[in-house]
Amino acid sequence: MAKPPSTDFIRVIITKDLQANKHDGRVATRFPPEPNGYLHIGHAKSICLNFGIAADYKGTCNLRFDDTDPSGESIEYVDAIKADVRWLGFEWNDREFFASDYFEQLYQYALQLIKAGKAYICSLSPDEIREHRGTLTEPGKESPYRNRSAEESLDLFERMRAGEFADGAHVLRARIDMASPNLNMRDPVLYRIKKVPHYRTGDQWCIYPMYDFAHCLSDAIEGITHSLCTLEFENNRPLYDWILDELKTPCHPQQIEFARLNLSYTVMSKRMLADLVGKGLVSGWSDPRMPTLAGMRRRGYTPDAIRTFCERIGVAKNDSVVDMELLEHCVRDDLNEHAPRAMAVLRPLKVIIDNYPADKTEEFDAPNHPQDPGMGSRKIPFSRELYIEQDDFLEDAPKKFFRLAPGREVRLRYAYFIKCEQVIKDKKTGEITEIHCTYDPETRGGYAPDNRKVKATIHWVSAPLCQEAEVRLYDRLFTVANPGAEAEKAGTEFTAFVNPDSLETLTSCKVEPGLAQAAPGSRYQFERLGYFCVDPVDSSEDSLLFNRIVTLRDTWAKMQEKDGK
RNA sequence: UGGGGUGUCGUCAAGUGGCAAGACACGGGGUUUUGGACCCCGCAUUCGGAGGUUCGAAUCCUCCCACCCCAGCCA
Repeated sequence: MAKPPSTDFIRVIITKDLQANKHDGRVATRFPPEPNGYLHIGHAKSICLNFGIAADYKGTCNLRFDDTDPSGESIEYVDAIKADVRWLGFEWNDREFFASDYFEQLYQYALQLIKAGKAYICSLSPDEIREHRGTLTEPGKESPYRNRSAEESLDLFERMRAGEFADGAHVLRARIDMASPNLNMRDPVLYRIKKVPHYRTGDQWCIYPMYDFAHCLSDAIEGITHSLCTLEFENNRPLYDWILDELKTPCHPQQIEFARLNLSYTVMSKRMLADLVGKGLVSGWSDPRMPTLAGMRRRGYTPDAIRTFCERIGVAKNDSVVDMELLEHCVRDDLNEHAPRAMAVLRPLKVIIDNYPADKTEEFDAPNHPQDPGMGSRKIPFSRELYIEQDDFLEDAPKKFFRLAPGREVRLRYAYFIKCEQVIKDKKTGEITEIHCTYDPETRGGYAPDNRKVKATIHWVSAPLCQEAEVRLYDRLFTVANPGAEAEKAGTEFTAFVNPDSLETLTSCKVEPGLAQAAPGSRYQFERLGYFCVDPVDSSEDSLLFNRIVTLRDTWAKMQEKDGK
């Protein structure tokens, strides 16, 4: 009910800042994606953190597109990112910003830096700059252009902007310290020439600010109080602070770093995700197996479950890999409460009730949720011929197998007790083609008047009165928990660990007739099987298609697995 | 062989000198018309290691070890 307040180290810092009246009682965060790719569950962690903090402290959270490198950025990504953030459940109202809107202001800031002697135009080639940078253990060498006069740098910078030079001819560099043990402080590049049109500013600019210059100033311009980013930017913090200090901006946001999210059995890097898409190992960025928000949405994951997950994993500075099972737990937990139940047979086995009249049908009332009567009920047709799950019948059943077997009785959920009398096999293949049973008319509704018990209740569907459907069964994308690390160890491509069984398509599934009207995107629990979602893309009026979101916990499968080992 | 970080249960993660929260996973039991859900119970004498300070240390000090990040005109 009342969830305990989050007390991660960032909130502790913010609470202290508030007590000290550090930003006159204001809390302002931002989520700053670069519009050059899709958002994934790792971004969701950052989104929940930034928007969550804003909500907790009655502050604000800006959505800012960090679009300072036009190559690869596009409005399509902007739109996709906005859709994803909204879907996750966050609203930024009019606080939508673009670093590209600050280009002129940033340029003016750069001018100030040059005038103050804190930045200069360097005309070394990229290779030369790298050579001058030194190494991790040796200091760098100063650029021969380092002492260029402010006037000359100003002139060159203006001409860079005017397009007089080719890409790479000059860059603007901060004048800091070529001997700094922090390589980011060895006169970092602040602006580069890139004669590439920008998706928002067109050909207005041919010089673009680097991340380190644009990000801190964008934060300052927006009055951000706490600038949250991932651990790999820790080394950039001194530069973040240097720029803001040198430019005496009216506001100096505090950069705080936290560990990015890693999830077992998947990958999170943009490069690897792009590889999966590029090599056709998945159908695209929104393939239901992808850890992208678009993929999870299509798979049927709920925004609620993802938000809960982001809360549960916490925020800290440890490099960590969160168990995929926790995400699945959050999904099940949400769906268990909210998804209506339905019966579906994925791998049908024909059952004939010999003592049930061939021309008879009747209807059983089935609650849509066994624990929540408020969700109502629906009618399910019953007839002489049914389908049950192949897994629910075993000819030579061990004692621990509770389901149907020759001579054994089980309950058909909400219907009757049936007893297996005969197994019919294909004479050539030996494959079981159908089984014959008898039913006990006294057990209507699934209760035996003599109070006798059955060990199992199985799901079923009427053979003549059911709906055909296709079902896509998804499983973890990789066979190993940490594909990146595993590949490095083995000296192979991470794609070598893609799970060949991550997608299984079942085409002749039988689902209860009411599901014919299921709306795209709607989610159900198929009893005893898992949670499924009507595919919002490929499902249509004449071909019903379900994605498996996640299985139910399956202790029977677990027992078998253990026995097998 | 520089600098910046991090090391607490299988996995996340609280804890900030007073005697190891919680969650997932796992194991056991109850209940059950989903081998589901739900409900109990169990699960780190120990906090990367070794010393030291202290009545008392995961928390303080010293040394050591492991892992991550940084040498893009990417973010």
